[in-house]
Amino acid sequence: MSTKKTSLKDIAQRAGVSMALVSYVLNGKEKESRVGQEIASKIKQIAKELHYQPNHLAKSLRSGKTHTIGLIIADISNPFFANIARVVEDEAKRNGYTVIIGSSDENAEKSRDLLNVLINRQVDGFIIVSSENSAEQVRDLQEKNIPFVLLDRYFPDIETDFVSTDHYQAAYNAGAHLVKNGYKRIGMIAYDSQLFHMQERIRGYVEALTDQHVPFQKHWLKQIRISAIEQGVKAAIDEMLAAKQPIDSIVFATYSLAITGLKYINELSLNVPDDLAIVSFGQAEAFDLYYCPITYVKQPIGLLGKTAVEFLMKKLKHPQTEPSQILMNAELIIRASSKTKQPVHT
Amino acid sequence: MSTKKTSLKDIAQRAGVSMALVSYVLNGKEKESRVGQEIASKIKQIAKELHYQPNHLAKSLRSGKTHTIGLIIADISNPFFANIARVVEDEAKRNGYTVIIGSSDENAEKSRDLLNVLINRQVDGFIIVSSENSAEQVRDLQEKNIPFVLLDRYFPDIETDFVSTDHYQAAYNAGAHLVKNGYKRIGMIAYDSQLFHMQERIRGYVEALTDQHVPFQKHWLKQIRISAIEQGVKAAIDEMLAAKQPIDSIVFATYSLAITGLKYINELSLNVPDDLAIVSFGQAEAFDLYYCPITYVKQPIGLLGKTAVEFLMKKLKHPQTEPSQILMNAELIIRASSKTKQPVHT
DNA sequence: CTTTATTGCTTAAACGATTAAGCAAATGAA
DNA sequence: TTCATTTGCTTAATCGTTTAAGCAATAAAG
Repeated sequence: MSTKKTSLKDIAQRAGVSMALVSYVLNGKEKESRVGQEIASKIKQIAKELHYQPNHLAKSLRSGKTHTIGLIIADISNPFFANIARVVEDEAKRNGYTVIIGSSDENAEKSRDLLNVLINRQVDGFIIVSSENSAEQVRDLQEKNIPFVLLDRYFPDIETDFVSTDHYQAAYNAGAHLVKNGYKRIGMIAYDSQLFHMQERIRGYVEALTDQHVPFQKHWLKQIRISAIEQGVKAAIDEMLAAKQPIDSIVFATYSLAITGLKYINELSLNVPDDLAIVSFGQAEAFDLYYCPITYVKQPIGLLGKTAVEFLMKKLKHPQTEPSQILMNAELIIRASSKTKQPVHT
Repeated sequence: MSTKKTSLKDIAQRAGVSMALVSYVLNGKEKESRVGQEIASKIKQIAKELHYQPNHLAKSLRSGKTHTIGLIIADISNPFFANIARVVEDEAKRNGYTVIIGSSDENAEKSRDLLNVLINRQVDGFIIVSSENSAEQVRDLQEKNIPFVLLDRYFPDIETDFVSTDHYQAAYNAGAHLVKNGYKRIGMIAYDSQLFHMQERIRGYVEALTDQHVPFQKHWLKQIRISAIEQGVKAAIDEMLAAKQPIDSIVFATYSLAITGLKYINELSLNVPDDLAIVSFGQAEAFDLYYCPITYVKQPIGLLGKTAVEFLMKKLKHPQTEPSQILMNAELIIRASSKTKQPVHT
């Protein structure tokens, strides 16, 4: 019943040899370290009998490597991030790494806390979905020479590794698609955030309209404070519909905004797409099951996550190489919610 | 630029004292260890200057406590588990613990791997959503005296800590609700799993029908192999509808089954609830946004997660106490998808 | 003016691993 | 026979921390 974990020392004692030998054998360095055949198999035998499992802490303390990476995301209960997390988890495991996930709630302070906690726990590196005003944190990591890869969002004026969707292009496609399908007054509901990916989504949307000769109206764009989503979205939709020229379609810049917006649109008994066409960022079952399946921007989640891990692994092996950067294309999945506009007066 | 992390030794050297003193001071044991006022503040000062951050690995190695808990769930990309994970993350943080999440995919082998990896990493304890055939793993943990709390699912014949929904009651309510609302032929689509929670859901459903004088028909219950959900669900629905007496309502025993089922029901252009009423376990935006909002069993996710952490903390403090066990009530959220049946022939 | 307590600090072992360096004995070469 | 090499193993330092034990010097008590 005395379940003391067995250590190298225990094995060494039983085998009547030094710990060093045991270590060599159990790490497969029998040849290099010229361990005798006989004693080697004896050691292995004993290790098996005692169910020896190495203590990762001790290994890490010695080696300086924990084989652990920190994944900072906005919120694990958001399906986009949950999916990312799953991919990262699997990819990391394939590489012999364990992942510690932390949710920042898009909040720079929480994000800093998480970074600190995980740095103290000696993670080898980070994959980070940055929150607003966290540029300084990124610079900190660089100064401390802690390897990291930015995911989904990056800072155009800081040279880092990153893996991101081309948010500009994605939003551009979304906007252009609505124009092509006959919509004339196209709103966007986005976050009131300086984060580059959000700015890019807005820019893409605006430029798509402009390029397609639908002159963008300032009041078509509503930016919601992240701290009051529901309130903000409702107000935005109300205003958009109350205008003299009410909008006929909305691009939601994120999944959360879309969910909140769609619930409200349901409450208002508006019909999608006849009263209001919808295109959204994000992807989830909710969009598939909506009475009128939602057209959405499908980010290459699997590839994003995989590549982020890959870049980080590269960085961990060769810390001094040039940053790896990649911008991936999102696919616009076209569904009924944005179908060609039916003229109101035939 | 030489960013060697600062250690106790560095501070000790700078202050011209021994490491012990530094350790005492920085751990707030100045009084007990009779450290001089002056030197104490000098040490604190230097620690601040050098941005000292303790190395958690070393601490843990010494103390045998990592302040880390392992959370084993089926799949982080499933919203139910993602939400649980979020709650556990936050609660753990409040208690000064870090969480490592692992997805088992309902697979005993993966689950064992995860346990082993995390045990080697010296987590202090586990919160586990058990997968099928993992009773042996649970017994192993008990033998090794590793603290853990089972979440959502438990083994009735193993005495452990657990926190679970009363799945029987929840399913009973779901079934009874459909009967009360006039449905006569009530199917259930569940997993083909021996896991107790699934058996309980099935038992609850069957007994609800029986108690309400709707004699349960064997072919109303379809059990799907978890390895072929889509195929299985489609076949199940097909069979249910092809019967001489086609069913008029379905209870989905899990969120994933419901999502798959609803997609298929949409494909078939069946109308909910007129052609087929629906009640499901699980909860997610998808259910709210469905054209006909889905009646569902709402498990007390927040409380489940919180309590699981609480139980684990208790176990970590007092390993030898009696197991804490709790069964919580789920709430049936009644929506349009199960509304009172309209007679077909008026 | 001893003896005893108290104060302020240091020493060193320990946690569990890794690994460079070194030492004897056995073997090979000259 | 003698020196060099190879083989098989041990010693001990190290990673960064904690903490029991001990040692002087000073203060308090007798």
